[in-house]
Amino acid sequence: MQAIILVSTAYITEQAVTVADKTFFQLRKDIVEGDILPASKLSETELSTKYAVSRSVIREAINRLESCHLVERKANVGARVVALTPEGLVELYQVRESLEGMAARLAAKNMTDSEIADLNSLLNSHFEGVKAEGSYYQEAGDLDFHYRIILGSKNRPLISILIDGIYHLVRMYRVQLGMAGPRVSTAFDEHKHIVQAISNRDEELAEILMRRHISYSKNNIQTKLIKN
Amino acid sequence: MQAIILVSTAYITEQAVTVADKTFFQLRKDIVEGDILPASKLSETELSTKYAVSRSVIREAINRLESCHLVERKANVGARVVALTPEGLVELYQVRESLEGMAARLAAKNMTDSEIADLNSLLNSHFEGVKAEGSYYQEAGDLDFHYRIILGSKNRPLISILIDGIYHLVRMYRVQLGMAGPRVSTAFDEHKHIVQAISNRDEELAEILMRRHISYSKNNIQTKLIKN
DNA sequence: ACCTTCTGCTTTGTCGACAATCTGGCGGCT
DNA sequence: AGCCGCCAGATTGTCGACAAAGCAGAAGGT
Repeated sequence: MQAIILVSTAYITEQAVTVADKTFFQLRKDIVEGDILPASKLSETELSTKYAVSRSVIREAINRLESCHLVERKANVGARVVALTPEGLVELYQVRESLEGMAARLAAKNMTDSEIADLNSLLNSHFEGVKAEGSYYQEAGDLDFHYRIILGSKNRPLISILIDGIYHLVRMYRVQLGMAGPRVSTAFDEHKHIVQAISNRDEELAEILMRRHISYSKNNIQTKLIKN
Repeated sequence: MQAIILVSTAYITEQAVTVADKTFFQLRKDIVEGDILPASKLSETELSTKYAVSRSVIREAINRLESCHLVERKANVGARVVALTPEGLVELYQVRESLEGMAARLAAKNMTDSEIADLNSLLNSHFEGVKAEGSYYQEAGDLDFHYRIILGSKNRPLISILIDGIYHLVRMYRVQLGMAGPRVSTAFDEHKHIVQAISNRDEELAEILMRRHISYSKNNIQTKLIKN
């Protein structure tokens, strides 16, 4: 199988079949990318006119957003976009460290050789990007990398928790804090070493390196938040 | 604060304010406890007559069950209770091992002295139960123990993943496989050592012991499943 | 002047009806 | 005979209307 290199994360096909699906994806996008401000109220009637759908599908979308922890809802009162706290972000990264470390370990065990080859190709294309544009390596590339390793774990509960639950939250936090694309070259090196460990089927090292990689990110965010 | 000892897990008050809440809790209970069989179809109209509520609230309840991974839904087709596979259970226990290990570590760090005192009291009451009834220590006590440590981690994303997401699934698996209350005395000893580590604020040991504790459970389940 | 209570309005929760889609079986065609 | 397409039945998806709960402001009492 020829390696398919994609920079965007669009190949993770969450296909929307119903109107509620589409509305959910749209709303999630608008929240994650900051078009709907954090801590703002989500009025059902308002949104139903805005997105031109009935209140039922808005309600369903909001319920799903609540399951992702992107909004909080109080009965008989309404839903608000989650507010961003530094403590919350640290807590989230603690969980990420544990789970993605595990994902890396399992990926080293369970990924097929061709999947690993694809991962290497992805990394090479990132390298080309870094070399060419200098400050490439924003969001998409980083996320693609983590995505693949998570999927490579082949552990469905783990994949679900990380992709459905944590991932979009992290993305929202990044956008809100304007943390897109720091630590460019160091992060790239870290990725390289992780992939190498996975290629060598060194489960223990893969986990350690991934944990460290995320821990660095966490520290980076913490110092940046303290500065503000 | 005097230690309050409860054997049931009912003190985790998920209070249902709306009809949809009550229906969700009821449905979840019926699924987890096996009154609704695994892999059976959840017909919206049928359930709406059975529980005497409208289809809307059934739909909402099913959506929430899907978020807990207790049911799987296909668009335009319907929802089914998740089917039980040994592999799925092992995957779930892998995640539990990682997350509850982390919870134990954080609990050793973040629980207050009085919370730890309560935990010790709980353990003593369990000991009394084991001594008195011999084969006490089913479900409730074990789960109370894990609950407290999870909550003691004080990490909200972690608590949410374990309590809302994984816990009920594990319970369902246990019921379906008839795994209630094996490993009585050994598990009790393991609990004792975990609490001791937490009391000593030994984060690393608490994590190791908790991971081992869950790993034992996993192995126990695996051998039992292979025998069948 | 301040607090309490009532009232009216807005928003969410629940419901039943209608529209769209899938399932399964029958009939026809190759 | 086997396969494909079509039709009927049932189920899910979507909608707008009604009911119930919360919130803000005005009115009245202390």
